[in-house]
Amino acid sequence: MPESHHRTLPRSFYDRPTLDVAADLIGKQIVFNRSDGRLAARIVEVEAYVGQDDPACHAARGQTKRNAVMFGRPGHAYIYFIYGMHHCLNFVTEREGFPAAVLVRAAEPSEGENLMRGSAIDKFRPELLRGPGKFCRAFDLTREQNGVDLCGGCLFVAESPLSTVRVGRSTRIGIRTGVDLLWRFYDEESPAVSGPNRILRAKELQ
DNA sequence: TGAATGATGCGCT
DNA sequence: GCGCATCATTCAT
Repeated sequence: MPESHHRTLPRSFYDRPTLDVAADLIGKQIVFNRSDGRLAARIVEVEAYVGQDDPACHAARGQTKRNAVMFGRPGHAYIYFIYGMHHCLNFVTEREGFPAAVLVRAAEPSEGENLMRGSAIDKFRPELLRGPGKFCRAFDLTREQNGVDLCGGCLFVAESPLSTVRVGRSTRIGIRTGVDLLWRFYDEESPAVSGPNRILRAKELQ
């Protein structure tokens, strides 16, 4: 894949309203340069968590040791451990002091699939990176990467080659508060999307 | 020091 | 649709 596809997006991309960042992330490449090779995937589903007025945001009840990264500068990775077995990757957005982030929920493998945990080389599996926990597991992202800079390090987001994307919106998944907000964004054409849209498409195809 | 809980995924029904 | 694995974090004693 050409070098241009791996040009790191600047911090100014993240230093904007979180809903704008979330929508713009659909179709972009997430790249992780590891010592054993490069992993890349096309982001197809994200959710926005915006500030202390968003009841579903981890920062809703103030700053703690866990969510401190969200209060810092934009363009950093916020990775937390949940349900005793899963990690979730977020991109910190907006100005320093305003806690907000975008959760990466699903992606399509585009490079280094053979290095992704749980992958099979011989067949395309849209479920490999479907779901925030599965994505982190496949990329082997853990709290070791919590707080890393997305602008200049080995983990970053880059433009995709052809990025005409139909972006759909829906309510967020797996939360009990803030359920009415349409803060989930996804690629309407992607088979790798999780949740309601995947179910809807399955019905359409019948 | 302890109990509740969760931005999930999987298998079973 | 439901139960559950499994544990860091948080908040209440």
